[in-house]
Amino acid sequence: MSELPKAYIPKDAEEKWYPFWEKHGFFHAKVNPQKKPYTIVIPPPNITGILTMGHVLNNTIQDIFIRWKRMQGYETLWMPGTDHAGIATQNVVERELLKQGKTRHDLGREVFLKRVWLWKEEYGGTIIEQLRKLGTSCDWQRERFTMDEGLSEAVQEIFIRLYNKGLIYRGKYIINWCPKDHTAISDDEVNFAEHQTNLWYIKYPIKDLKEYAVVATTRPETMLGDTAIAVHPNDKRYKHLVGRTTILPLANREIPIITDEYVDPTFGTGMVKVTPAHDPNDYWIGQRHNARIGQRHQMVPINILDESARLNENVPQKYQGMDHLDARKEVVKDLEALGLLEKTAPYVHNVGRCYRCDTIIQPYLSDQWFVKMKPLAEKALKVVVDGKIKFHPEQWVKTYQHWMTNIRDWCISRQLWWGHRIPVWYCVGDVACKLECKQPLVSKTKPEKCPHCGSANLRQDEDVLDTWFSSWLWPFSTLGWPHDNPDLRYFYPTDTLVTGPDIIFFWVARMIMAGLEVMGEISLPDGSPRTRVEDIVPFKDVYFTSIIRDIQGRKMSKSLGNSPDPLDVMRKYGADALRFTIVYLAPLGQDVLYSNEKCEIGRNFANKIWNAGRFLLMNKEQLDSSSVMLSDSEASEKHLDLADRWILSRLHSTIGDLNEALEHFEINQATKILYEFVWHDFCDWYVEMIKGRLYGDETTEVKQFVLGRAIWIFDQTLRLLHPFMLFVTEELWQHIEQRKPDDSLMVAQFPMKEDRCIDKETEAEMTFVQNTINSVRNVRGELSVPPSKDIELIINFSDKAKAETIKKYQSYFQRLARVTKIDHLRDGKKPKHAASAVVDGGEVFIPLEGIIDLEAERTRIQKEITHAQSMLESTQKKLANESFVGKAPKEVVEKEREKLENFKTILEKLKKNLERL
RNA sequence: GGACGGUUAGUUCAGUGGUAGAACGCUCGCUUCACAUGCGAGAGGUCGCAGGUUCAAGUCCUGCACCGUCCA
Repeated sequence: MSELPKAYIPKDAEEKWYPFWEKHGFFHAKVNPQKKPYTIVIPPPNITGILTMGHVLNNTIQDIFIRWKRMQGYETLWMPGTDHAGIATQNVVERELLKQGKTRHDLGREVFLKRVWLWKEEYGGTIIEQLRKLGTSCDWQRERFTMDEGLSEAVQEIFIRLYNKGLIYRGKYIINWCPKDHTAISDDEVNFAEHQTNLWYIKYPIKDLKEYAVVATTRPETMLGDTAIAVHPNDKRYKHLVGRTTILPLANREIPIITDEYVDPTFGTGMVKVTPAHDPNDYWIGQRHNARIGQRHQMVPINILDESARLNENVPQKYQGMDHLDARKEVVKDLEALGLLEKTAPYVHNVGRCYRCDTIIQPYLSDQWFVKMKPLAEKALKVVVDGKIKFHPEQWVKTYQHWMTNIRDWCISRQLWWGHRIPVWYCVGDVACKLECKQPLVSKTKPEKCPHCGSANLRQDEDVLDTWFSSWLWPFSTLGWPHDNPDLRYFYPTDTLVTGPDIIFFWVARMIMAGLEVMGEISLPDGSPRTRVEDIVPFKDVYFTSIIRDIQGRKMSKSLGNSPDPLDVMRKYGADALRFTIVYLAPLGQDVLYSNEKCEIGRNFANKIWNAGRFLLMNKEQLDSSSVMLSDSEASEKHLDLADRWILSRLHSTIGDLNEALEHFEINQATKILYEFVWHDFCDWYVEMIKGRLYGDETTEVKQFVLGRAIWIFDQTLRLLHPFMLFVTEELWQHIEQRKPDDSLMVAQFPMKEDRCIDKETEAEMTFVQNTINSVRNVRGELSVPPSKDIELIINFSDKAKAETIKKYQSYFQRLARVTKIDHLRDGKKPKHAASAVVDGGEVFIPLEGIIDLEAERTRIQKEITHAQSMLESTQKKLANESFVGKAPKEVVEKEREKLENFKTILEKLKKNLERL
């Protein structure tokens, strides 16, 4: 027993218990009609990812919920898995190829995809391995991947269903196009950098007027694709021009002057050119224009560039074939010659470049697939507004609401190879093609022939689907959907989703839409139909985690080098320490300012728990009590002392508070409740107080009993701590008592609050004892009484019960304040050369003949007088206020009167004690 | 520009209209028989600014300033 090292060594426990738990199948969940299910699906990390502090926080929170519910007797499933991360993964493999001087085109689609799969098998599990180090109790037997066969089928199924319902369509969309790589790239692959250029002011002649519309632009060549000029609807300067027509110079086309809210009246002239095919904002202006009722002319975007950013056949012949930058110079020159260039002003603006080849990215209009969001969003908004799904913190409901009411259709196609290929075929056609052959053929497998012309010459859509198009199915595709099965019926809907607020739209909102769309048709476990919305939504609660920043409040980023490696941190401080610290630092809805040194909080706490256990074990050995574990009733009924009754009361309050905090998703609060109870109640007071009985004159039997109860309390405490500090608690739990070989703390029962143990009288009595001891300690500290010096007390309480309490618990004073003797004050004769303290209506004298520093004691009392005086005055002032006495509730006034009396007594005593010195 | 947060001790944060709290840090004293990753004591706050409601405002309302996040 005493072989426990003096300090906790995390590594030993971590390496021992994780395999133990897994071997015993404690992580695995099975359909169990006797139990209620509790389910969490992991936000699947990217296979290219490595563990970050964000993952640590997120997964620790999930593990806390899962372990807590598991110990409470739920059938808990934590579904793990990874995400194929289309762009990121494809890039990683392409970069590898590039080292050999190859591109994916050199390999061809099929060979390239084999390469990616090989890469996935080799490296795709890294982050999962890292998660295990954190102690996560996921059901690894069920681990899924978004490109698994089953999940791929789910993707095809939903695509086909939505297409057949008219909710998926093909249309135009502005994407980021790299003219060198000939591919679309996502927004986060575009590097923006400031660039010195010009703002050219171009004059557009207005038809039938001798006026010009002047617009400022950084890309003059795009004027050849202009389809309108826009002003802000409230801009009075241009009111008279709205509805007029201008002649587009060089191209000599007529384009209208329209209004749009987007236009910033303070930028340039307040008039902007609209080029829908080459600017995302302009594209939306065009869309809004077309959507407005009563528009005589629909605005059709004009594409003026080819795939290599050269001007195409839609511009005057002279510019055709020119690179866009050459065309820019030419256009400017020509405008100048025509007198249509008003001025040129230097200007700094952001230019987007390809992250890979640094080519300037072109906003480019192309054919893409979309999901029509409005019908889906309406339902998904309602379930959140109605509280069928609750957000924590609640404030995110507003953000959600805002987005869901202003939602745009979702572009789901990506010009990549790695991903779920779009299940659509086109008839390439033979001679006999009909008009209908242009319609896409939507099918899970390749159709044999075109249903219209009979041609077998079919070509699959080249694009793949957005990665989110598979992850929005995650809560049910991982359970086997679209196939009905017992797991899906039992574990769906999941209970809690833990994720970052940054993906509330990408992921959370879409999962809600998808769940509502398809899960109504799956029966409940008893076979009855799933009719209640609560049973159809993918989860009941969404916990939005904090963002982890560095100590200066900056976001963690690779380039700043300020993101610590959690594995290093775990090696240095331990997994428990990291988990506890990060949760302790992360209040709901607030960013976390993290630095490695802060893990000392968790490390020290783990060490404190460790040493409390060590203390108990050392005593157990001393008392030669091989098994002293008490029954629950023995522990709470026999040989009860004040400290025992108090710690039992505190334990049960703590159980209640902890459960309540977790039920309300206040995890951070939960860590504080545990820290307070373990450190301050259990260690600082309870353990110190039982030492008197353990080392005193009690019989061995009683001593064993006292220790047995302490161990019982500690056992309960370890259970409370376990979801947070899994390794250190299991290690200690296995030590403090002989356990069966397959028994584990992680499946022990979570303590339940028993109101009969909560004893307010005992807590009040204890508080009085603590206050009195604190007062004595304060005197000792302030007057520099050496810690080793024994002292005596002379007490004076008008309340006899209080005086009795102090006498009764003399041993506590002995141990906690080195008080060897306690006497009542006789004949009202206060001792000379004594320090004094006023506490709870009485006073305590400490004779310090010879060593008392009178000056220090006067200063100390004077300080207390000042404080009491100011309290007294503010109370007096209140009571002198007629409107307070008249209008405030009676209880408040009464309380104030009591306070006044109390302060008067204290002040009086303090003053007399000061005089006496 | 719009939406949503935040502003309380040196720092990070709790705080439910009625005597401003915690953790860490800091200062002083302790190698006391679990723990110096510890024990005991102490110092430190006109609660961002200006109004308002109220007997009473850190707390409720309005405006402003500054910081942050998301959207454009």
